[in-house]
Amino acid sequence: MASHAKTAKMLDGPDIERAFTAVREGLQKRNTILIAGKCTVDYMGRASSGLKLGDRIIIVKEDGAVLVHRSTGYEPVNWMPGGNSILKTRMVHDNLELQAIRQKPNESIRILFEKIYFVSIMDLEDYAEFSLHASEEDMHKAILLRPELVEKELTLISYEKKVRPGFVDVYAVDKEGKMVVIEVKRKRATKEAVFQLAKYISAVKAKADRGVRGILVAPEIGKDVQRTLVSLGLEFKPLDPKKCAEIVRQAETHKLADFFKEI
Amino acid sequence: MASHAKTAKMLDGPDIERAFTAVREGLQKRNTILIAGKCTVDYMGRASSGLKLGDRIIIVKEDGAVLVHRSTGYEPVNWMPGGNSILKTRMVHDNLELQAIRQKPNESIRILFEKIYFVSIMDLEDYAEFSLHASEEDMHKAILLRPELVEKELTLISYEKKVRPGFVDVYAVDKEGKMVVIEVKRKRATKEAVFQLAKYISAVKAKADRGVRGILVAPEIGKDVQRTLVSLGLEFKPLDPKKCAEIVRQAETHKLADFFKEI
DNA sequence: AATTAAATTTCGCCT
DNA sequence: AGGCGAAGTTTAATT
Repeated sequence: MASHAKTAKMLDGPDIERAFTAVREGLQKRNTILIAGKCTVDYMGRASSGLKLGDRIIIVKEDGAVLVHRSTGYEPVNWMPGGNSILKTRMVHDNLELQAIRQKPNESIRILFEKIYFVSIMDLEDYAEFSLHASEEDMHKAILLRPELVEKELTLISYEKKVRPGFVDVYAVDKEGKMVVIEVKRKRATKEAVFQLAKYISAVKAKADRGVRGILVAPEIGKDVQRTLVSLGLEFKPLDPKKCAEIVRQAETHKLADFFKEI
Repeated sequence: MASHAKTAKMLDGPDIERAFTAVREGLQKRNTILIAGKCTVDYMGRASSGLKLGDRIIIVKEDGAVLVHRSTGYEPVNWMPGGNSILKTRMVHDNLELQAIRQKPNESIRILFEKIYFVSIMDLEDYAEFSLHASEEDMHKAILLRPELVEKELTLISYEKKVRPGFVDVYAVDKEGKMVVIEVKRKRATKEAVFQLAKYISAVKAKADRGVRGILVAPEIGKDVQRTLVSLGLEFKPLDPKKCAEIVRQAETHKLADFFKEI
């Protein structure tokens, strides 16, 4: 228990009463709580579920999020999202009960421990920023920076982050003066994306019928989907998200360099 | 450490070398591993991400799933789904590195611990079944059991768990002999659901044009969405998932009763 | 507050 | 193995 500053309390194989005291204190302090133990879990709310006795890991976070994890899988078997939850603990006969409730949506989760293997109450210090690259937005940016990634001699007209449902990403004009509508996907193009583009193209044509081309930009496309795309008179242009991320990163570096040059 | 059978090893405030030995052993035994410590996390694959130094909780599960949790939120900040991952640990200078790799999709996550608050290596015993009620499947079942939940004098024709794209949930015939196509949603009906149904209906009409009705079944529907629905000549029927769950449960109880009667 | 689309979605089912 | 759709999806953005 004396071993490190971040852990306020750490109980290895506590009797259930001692665990209860620690958990209650942890909830009060809004600390992060980690519990391993033999428990049942019941959920009532948007749906309802039951889970009989077994060994699980429970995480209670500072924002009131509660996660119940089994020994396999990415997803928690039961949970309560954080933000608006009320947490309670109490002894029920010889068991430790942990309950989380929220309204909107109205739901509750109840964990009943028969045995507790350990409890850890922690004050996690974590102010680091999380940065994610190669998103769909990066692909947009890269195309705006270098339209030739899609096609040579393409002139961009406008770029809309979000146009009403069946949205379109980029407008442009090709070297023959034809209007070009570009839709970008960061993953393998799906049939949904094709229909989305097709729907929009036909809407545009209905308004002002000149030659309007539709280009779907994505890292790849399935054979079936490509057939559909072609049959609808649309085009596909492969583009690697990572390459886009690199271009954007490079551009940002240059921008920074320019900024310093100006000073 | 002697406190309970399920925990093979539990280290409170270990030096990093001792933690390394324990983690390596845990990986070898395919046990569930819990680590709290100060670390950086980097991910490369479908996207790429970086997370600077901070306190986090890491879970490594028996199936190779790896979760990195910060002090708030439902979602892990970084992760690797289980099933096909390869896990490695080693010392890098004075830090403990934990790496998870998989192909398809090709991705890797790398966690580098500068400090470890505790490590727990566990053999979780959990054979309990998880039961969930009031899912969309329960709604399907309930409608099959009692078609009148949707409409009186409705005769079911077929039920396909999954029909190819533009799928439909239930086919039926109404009292006037008209064909009825039913789509079920367990949450408030969205515009997407309406379009899905509309698309399918028009496809059916194109094939065999008799009067074909389309009914969207869901707990509720927004005013806007309802207008769209009506303008497309479709219908809405409210149905509560929980009520469906009850009906299904009741039916299963009866079945069980019949079973015992026969004996 | 409600709606909409994205997610390193995951997961399960079915072809 | 790939495709499709649900999920107690969660989350962020936009209306």
